[in-house]
Amino acid sequence: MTALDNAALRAATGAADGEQDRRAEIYRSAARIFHRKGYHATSINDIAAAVGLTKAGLYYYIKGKQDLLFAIMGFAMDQLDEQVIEPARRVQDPQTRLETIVARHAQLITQDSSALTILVNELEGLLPDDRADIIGRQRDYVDFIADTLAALRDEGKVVGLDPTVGAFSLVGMILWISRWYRTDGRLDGDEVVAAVTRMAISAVLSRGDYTSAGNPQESG
Amino acid sequence: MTALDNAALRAATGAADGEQDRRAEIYRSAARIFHRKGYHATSINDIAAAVGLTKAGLYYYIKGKQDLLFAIMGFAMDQLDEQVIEPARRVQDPQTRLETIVARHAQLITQDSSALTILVNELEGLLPDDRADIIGRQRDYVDFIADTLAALRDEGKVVGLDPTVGAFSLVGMILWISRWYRTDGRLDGDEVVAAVTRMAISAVLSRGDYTSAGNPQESG
DNA sequence: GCCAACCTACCGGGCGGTCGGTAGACTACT
DNA sequence: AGTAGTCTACCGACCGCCCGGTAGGTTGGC
Repeated sequence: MTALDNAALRAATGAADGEQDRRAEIYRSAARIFHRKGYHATSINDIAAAVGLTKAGLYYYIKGKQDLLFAIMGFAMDQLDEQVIEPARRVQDPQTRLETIVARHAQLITQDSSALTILVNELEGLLPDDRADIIGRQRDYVDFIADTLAALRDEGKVVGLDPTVGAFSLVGMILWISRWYRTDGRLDGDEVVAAVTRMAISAVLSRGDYTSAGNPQESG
Repeated sequence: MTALDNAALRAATGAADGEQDRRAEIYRSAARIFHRKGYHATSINDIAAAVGLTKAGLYYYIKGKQDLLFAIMGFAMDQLDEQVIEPARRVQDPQTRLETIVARHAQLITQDSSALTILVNELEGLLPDDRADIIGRQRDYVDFIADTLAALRDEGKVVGLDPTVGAFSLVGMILWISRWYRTDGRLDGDEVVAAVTRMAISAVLSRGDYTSAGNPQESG
């Protein structure tokens, strides 16, 4: 749950030691509250109160509400790059790569969905330039999945499925986890990740060709 | 695109004829703007301007912003009941029933996603009682899908898939359509509906048992 | 003359954000 | 050792703005 520490580290440009902790706490709290109430319904006062500051005190650490949102989304996107895309890129076999993508993305969400959920739900809260930046990175991600599906099609494992539609559909399935998964629920995170990964692979592979291509979890 | 006319009909309790059109236009516009900008980011003035009224003029037709939101969500839920759940309930065969659910729900979204998307994205904008109402109806829907998956499991067509996880995952896949489908895109609505339905069925059915159980579109 | 269908003008309040301060830790110089 | 200066980490008070909502008209068709 120290997921946003890096975001604060990136955001602070050459500040003292203790400041890092405080700033990280602010970003984490903001992400949690944005996630729960939504960006527009969250006031700067809400965030300030959550970290035990006044509004004016909070502004010592942040530039503004929109920068806060953009920083959180940027961090979430970095997380996706580092924990999902980069590891998957190193996997050659398309099916194993797809399993890696789905499992790792799902795993991120079951671990801490705040930033990743804000990333997809609060795009309209950003300034146009920032939004273009984030949307571009999201499109790259979908393209990456679509390319993987196209590779599976070239192998004959996927038949008659539009790679783009397939990619979007898988992403939707994964993102939706954050809406129904509860840490204290009937299934634990690993079980949910496994179930969703199995469904995702089954959704795209054509009948009669499926054999598990290994456990993509082992590389994390 | 006259999808919200009924909402206005339900909302207006014994008013004159012409008022219906105006009220319907207001609900439709509000749904469109809520969908585009989000509930909290939309002001009453935005809606008033969109229908060519001042804010005070708008209040002649509506009770308040939150009632507007609840009415739109209630309409969306009614739509789901009438266009998806009820038709599917009349289908006996579980697999055909599942196909009916997915195809009809997807179809609703490709036709006009405003109300249905607001329904899932703006829950926190409601008053507690209203929210409880909507959430209850949504849970009923997921349970209905889960029951259908359980029936498929009893037939041996689904193996090793938790019905609840399966239901949520399918719902996520369907709802996400509203985020990427464009009316003027490469694929038309029917193609998208068909592709997603195929993926959904493929996602839940166990290998080697799938045969298309008919075209669920023909009953609508 | 009446009523549906609006409008102008306004209200209290909360918003994001800023300003001028200041307590206290730390440093520098005598 | 004492003290003046400096900087970090805040706070109280305030700003202008816009919000949802309302009071009290006005107008045009019946």
